[in-house]
Amino acid sequence: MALRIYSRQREQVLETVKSMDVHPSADDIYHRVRRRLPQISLGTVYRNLNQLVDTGELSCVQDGKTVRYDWETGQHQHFRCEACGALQNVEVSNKEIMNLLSKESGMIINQIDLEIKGICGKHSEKELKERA
Amino acid sequence: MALRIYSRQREQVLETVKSMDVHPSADDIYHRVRRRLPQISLGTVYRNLNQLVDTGELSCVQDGKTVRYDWETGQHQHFRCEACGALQNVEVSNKEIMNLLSKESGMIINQIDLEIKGICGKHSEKELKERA
DNA sequence: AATAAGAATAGTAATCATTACTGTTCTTAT
DNA sequence: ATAAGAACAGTAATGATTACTATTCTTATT
Repeated sequence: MALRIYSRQREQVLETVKSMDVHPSADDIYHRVRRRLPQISLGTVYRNLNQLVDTGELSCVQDGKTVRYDWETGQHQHFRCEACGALQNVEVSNKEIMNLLSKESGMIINQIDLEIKGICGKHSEKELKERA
Repeated sequence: MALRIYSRQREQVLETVKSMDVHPSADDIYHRVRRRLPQISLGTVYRNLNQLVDTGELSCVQDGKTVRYDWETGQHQHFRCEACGALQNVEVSNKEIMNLLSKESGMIINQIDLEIKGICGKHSEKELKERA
């Protein structure tokens, strides 16, 4: 709403997310930023994260009841490994997904959120043996 | 874990969800069940919902920070209308979605959660005019 | 450089969905 | 009829997030 002005806190929040590849939660980011700005408050982290998502500088994913953040803002979807818990990005074309939908007439699609759950390559060997 | 025994509360929770087509939240279900069992507690509703999902008698979807329940347990995905807020089921074949993925070797896919956001047919006329 | 409007902050309290706990009541196999 | 323990009601606790408030920063203007 109001015109945005500079703040060291927002800069650090953004830089921190950009330096992490693990889809950090607000709390993860808070603890990381505190190394540089020990007096920052959790509310400030949340306010800035929300703002950065609103302006498209960051993206986010719902993960259970917590939200995780991602510097990758292009079209992508997520894979969650149920063995190691990691959330990783996967590329899937939204157009191709749209083609699979039997759309009602007039339906407008704005966003596609896909989460695939399974076991990633690194952790699947045991699983595969058990199933064999 | 423990062997499950009958309870009127669980029966009503299940019946209530089966009678609703709106993907109710635990709280929605609680208020509805209270008409029949005025003394039921919210904790009981949650405990039974979790149990019914575990045994596959119900399914559930994360909707923002709340969980919504669904008597439809077969393979389906969700469409959320951003105009009316309704969450509706859509059929998409998991196999076809899997085919779109560029899988790493050894990756095992157990579950596919797809949420499409947009405007449903009933509410899209205004939108379409605005875009024209 | 001084200043003033209001954006952003730190710190704390409040909210919301959900789970945990506890003493009591039901269910069911014997 | 009874006893083991599953389920319950009611309440307290938790975790993620937002709201509130008095203070500090940023920035455009003098």
